[in-house]
Amino acid sequence: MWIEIPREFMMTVRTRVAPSPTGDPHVGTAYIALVNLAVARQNGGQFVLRIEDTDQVRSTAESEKAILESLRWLGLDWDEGPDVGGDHGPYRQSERSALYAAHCQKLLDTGHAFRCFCSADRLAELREAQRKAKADFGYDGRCIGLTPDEVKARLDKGEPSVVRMKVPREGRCVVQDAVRGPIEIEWRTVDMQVLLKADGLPTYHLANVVDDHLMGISHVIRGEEWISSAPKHLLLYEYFGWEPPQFVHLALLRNPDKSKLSKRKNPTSLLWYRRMGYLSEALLNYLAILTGGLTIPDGGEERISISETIEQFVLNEVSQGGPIFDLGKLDWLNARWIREGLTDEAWLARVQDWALEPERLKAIARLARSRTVKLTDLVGLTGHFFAGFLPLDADEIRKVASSDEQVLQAMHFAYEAVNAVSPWDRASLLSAFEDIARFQGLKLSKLIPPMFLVLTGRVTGPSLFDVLELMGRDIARSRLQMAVQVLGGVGKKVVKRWDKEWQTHLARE
RNA sequence: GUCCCCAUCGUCUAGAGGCCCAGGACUCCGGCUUUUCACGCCGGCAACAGGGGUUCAAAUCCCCUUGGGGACGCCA
Repeated sequence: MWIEIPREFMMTVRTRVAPSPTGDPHVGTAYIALVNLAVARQNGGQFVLRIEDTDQVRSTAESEKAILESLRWLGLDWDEGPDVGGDHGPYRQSERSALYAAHCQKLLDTGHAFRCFCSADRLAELREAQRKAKADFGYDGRCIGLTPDEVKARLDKGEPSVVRMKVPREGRCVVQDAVRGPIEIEWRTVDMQVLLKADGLPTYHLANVVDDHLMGISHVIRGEEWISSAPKHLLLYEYFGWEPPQFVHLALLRNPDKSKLSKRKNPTSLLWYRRMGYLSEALLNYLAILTGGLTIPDGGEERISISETIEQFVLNEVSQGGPIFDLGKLDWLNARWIREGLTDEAWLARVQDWALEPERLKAIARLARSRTVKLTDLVGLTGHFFAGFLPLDADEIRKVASSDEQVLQAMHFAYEAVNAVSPWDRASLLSAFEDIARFQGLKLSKLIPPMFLVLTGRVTGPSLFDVLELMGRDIARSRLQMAVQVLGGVGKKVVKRWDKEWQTHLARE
């Protein structure tokens, strides 16, 4: 007799987190990783880390390194990944290009995809026209009817092209979300997505589906921003003749104003949380609470370790409304972990790790040495390296600036610069601040005093740029943001005007 | 604009038709404890977005409205 065995008991549970190394390690990545890790572990499966670096322009090795280190700091250890290897490697998409090209060719051969020669300009115009006509957005299918001979001729001429997937124009797609249930989306609202870019590298959509299949991923647990492209992914599985994985879309973490978590409104970088002195246990604990997958009884303990989280987490219970990331509650949890979650020895070790990290301490001591008369001077000279937010007084800041408007504008542009500077080093920082001084028609030496004050809490000290390099982007960003706020803040209109002035300044140079 | 997701205190949530004039936690406010502060303990404020159904009975099920969010890239 034949007994049907439910699919989930037949196959190994394999989950993954697939960050893109294009910036600071994001707290949202940790959130998604945590859920994936919990699901894999509680089912005796594997958790995979894959680097999605198909965007050659924006991906950096620096970012990848920071992401790996941050996730490891949190204790979100993966079974397979670019640094630990595994049977389904390589785990960096930039090293898998041939695989995607071959799969894309299959789609071309079976008529599920087509070459498209439309220029970026034409597509921009098309979008503009569609916007004006209030029509659905999307590719209009111009190249879909090209004959094989035409395609070959244009390819031979060396015309740049991309590969797009064919998408039905009618009917509807049903995305089965394992916790939300079925989501129906009409095919006509789904764009004929580019699969292979002009540089020969795949887009997220292709790479993601090919990798998830080849890596045996059973559950794709990702952010809800992917719901609208899920039909494309489902269609690709169908085109390839593959069984799709279980999909789960998690609600996005929010700013206090309910928009998607962003660094301008709430700290998002894991490096910030670490530097600010949050314990990895507390941050992970808080993220676990935010998933909604832990049901804590009335008056029950909320301080929960990662192993308890893995044990108690229930995927079906995750909340579907996006939770606001509340630093206040994180603080409370962090304090409790510090007070109650560590032995005296462990606490000492944490303090040492955080404050006495040898390389950093060496650099700080070196920086302060020439201004140190007695060792006791070190506290005043370098204390800000161990502080979070500094107490700022608007009048004190204005005292060392040339005018109220000037100093506020300087803080604003310094904030922007600190966000953009790459690489984060003395030279780039210096040149960014020189730009601001030139823009304001000020000598750098006039710009620096208020900057120094808001960034270090003092008016004098070692070179601002040495200090900044060591301080790191995250703390600098927070302090500048605070400075702007303390000085009264800037409205959107003013920002717009300033940006315009900045642009004309650039053009003049 | 179009499509999709979501909706209980300010915030995170409990609640799977009667146990709910809605419980817990963070925050805030009182009080107690205390050589200060913090911790701790005790207490308090505070929510079912609105309107229609279904039902003997709805925070819970259905529909509409409203509100919030996301997506609409040769970014992920």
